[in-house]
Amino acid sequence: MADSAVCDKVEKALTLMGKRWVTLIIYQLLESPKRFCEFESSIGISGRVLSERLKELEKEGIVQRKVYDETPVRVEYTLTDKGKAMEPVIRCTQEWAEEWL
Amino acid sequence: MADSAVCDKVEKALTLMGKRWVTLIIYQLLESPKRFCEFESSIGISGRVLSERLKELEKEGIVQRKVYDETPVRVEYTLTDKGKAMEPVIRCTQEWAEEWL
DNA sequence: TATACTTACTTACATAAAGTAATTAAATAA
DNA sequence: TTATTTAATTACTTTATGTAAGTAAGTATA
Repeated sequence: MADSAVCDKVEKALTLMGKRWVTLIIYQLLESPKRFCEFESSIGISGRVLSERLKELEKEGIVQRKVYDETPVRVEYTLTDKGKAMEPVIRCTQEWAEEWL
Repeated sequence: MADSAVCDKVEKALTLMGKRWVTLIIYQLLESPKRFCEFESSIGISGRVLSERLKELEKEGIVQRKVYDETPVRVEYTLTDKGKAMEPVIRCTQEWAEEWL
């Protein structure tokens, strides 16, 4: 594989994670599955953008959406294997933060 | 130190790295020092925002600006120790990208 | 039957961030 | 005196995000 292709992948990943709220959403999901309203209160993201981001992350295969047919309806978001594989990235960031901030 | 303080640091770090172009700028600087115009051509960032980001990163102590009094003037940007300490975050992202993208 | 309640969105509109392209400043060289 | 080069900065446009109200589905309550 050519270097440029490797770069393309890294750049795609860095661009994806560089989207506002993305790493914070994943960070929340590493702890446990979360409901829509839980993100709103815990990270302060607006419902409009949260809805947009969760759809993007679902499309990328990073997040999975599960609907529970209760009353009222409950929707939970979890990480896929691809999403869980991002844990080292978040942990490295955590270590950096604890040492340098 | 309380958990919430730990969380504050991670969240600050994730928010910082979640700003558009930030990780791509650091990724470029891990390879070698870069000039203003080199970022513009290599990652496609606009001059207006590049100028803004470099100032923010300088203020955060992640990037250092060096002026060389040549003709025409040459300005180089390098990573500080704090900036270099982000390398594991970028490498983890790189590994994830190579496995999952 | 009708009204209210709850969650998970969606929509219309306002504000903030980013892109574009022209301009400025400084130091020369032609 | 005019042109060249780099590193910005500025005015203006487009895109992204925030805000707050509204919708849909499925009950429970009056």
